[in-house]
Amino acid sequence: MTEKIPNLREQQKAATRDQLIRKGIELYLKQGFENTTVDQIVEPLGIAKRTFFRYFKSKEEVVFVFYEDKTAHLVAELKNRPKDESPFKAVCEALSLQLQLYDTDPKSVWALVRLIKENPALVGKGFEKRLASEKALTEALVEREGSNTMNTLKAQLIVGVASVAWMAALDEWYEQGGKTDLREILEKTFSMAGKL
Amino acid sequence: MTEKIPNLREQQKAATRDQLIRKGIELYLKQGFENTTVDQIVEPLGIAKRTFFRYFKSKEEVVFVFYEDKTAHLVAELKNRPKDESPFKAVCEALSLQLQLYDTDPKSVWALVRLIKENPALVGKGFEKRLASEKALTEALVEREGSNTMNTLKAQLIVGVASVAWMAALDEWYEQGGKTDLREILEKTFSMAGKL
DNA sequence: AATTTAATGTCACTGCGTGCCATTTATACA
DNA sequence: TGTATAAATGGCACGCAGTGACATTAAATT
Repeated sequence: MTEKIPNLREQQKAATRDQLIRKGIELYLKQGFENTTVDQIVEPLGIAKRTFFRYFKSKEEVVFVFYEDKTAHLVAELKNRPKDESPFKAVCEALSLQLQLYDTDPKSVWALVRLIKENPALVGKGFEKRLASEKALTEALVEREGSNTMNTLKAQLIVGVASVAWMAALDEWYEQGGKTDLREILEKTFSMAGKL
Repeated sequence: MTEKIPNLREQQKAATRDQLIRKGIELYLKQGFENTTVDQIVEPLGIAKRTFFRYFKSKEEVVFVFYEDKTAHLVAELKNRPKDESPFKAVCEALSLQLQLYDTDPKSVWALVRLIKENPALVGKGFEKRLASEKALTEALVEREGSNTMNTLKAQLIVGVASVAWMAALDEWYEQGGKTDLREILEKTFSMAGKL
């Protein structure tokens, strides 16, 4: 019998990765990020510490797996927006894709935001990710509009402003305890940012 | 004779601190941030590693001592701007205070920017600092305008946009090799950000 | 000069992250 | 089906960042 499953290996990898993420975030949330060691994550799973670091570049990385390579997705979305849409609007719409996790599981998003906000190390890492995304979006925006009408500086500004609006909205939503509608806040914030 | 200098202690502290900063940045620039250990900074100065960490919370911290608690200064400046100035303008003017180091030593600024850009860990730390500054400025702006006309969300947006403009300008200047006038670029960028 | 107080040094320790090599396990191939 | 190949894992040793605790030294106070 023993079926010939073509991607057994990939499945197993996905599974261990998943285990590590779950246990990691579980412990981070339960006992705090700083108070959690990699050994504590790895030991109950019977996985070697060395293996952990083959899946994640750092202890922080685990927290940002969701956020993770949404970037390519965002860029694709930006390029597919209607051409007559204003650059700012297009970027805002692209950024709205990040609401996906929120739509399926807002409570987790709130918990993650809390976790990040409480740990400077995570804040820093988050910004690194954000910066990478912004850079990619900036390039994509220049390409979309043509380098005649859109230079890098201008594109950087537009993307930056949209990104700031996104963060501000998330912050507002978080402060309200996550009880309100993030989508609504986000739209309001984008619109405010458009007319300063 | 042996003059009674009241603050000998403080002077000595300032001196060691200075030594650590100089040697640290010297090595970071010469051989790279990652390739430099705290021992390498400390050993030629005859200072204990333990002492280094009494002056700086981390290896990264050394790079941001210039940037350092300019925040209080920025807040003060913001509050002292003429009341009839637009909120955005006032924040921009306050942020311009950060040009002080640039005015006296633009080459060092360029080198530091380069150092930071080349090290994700430093990028992250830089953002942490920036975030703290933004938070303080946001509060100050609300206070300045009165919480009737200016809520936190709006203030956060204004400060964020100004901050993004600042970073974009610095980036532009850096990419041009630091040969151009940062002040000029900054003003242009602020003005662009004002009318998106 | 004696005492108090603050800074530094020393040492040991935890924990992250990596290089290296042996071992296991999946896949490809005969 | 058994065997070779390649990929993932485990285990170990190591370097380095950062901290707690305590002894030592040097400056300030009286």
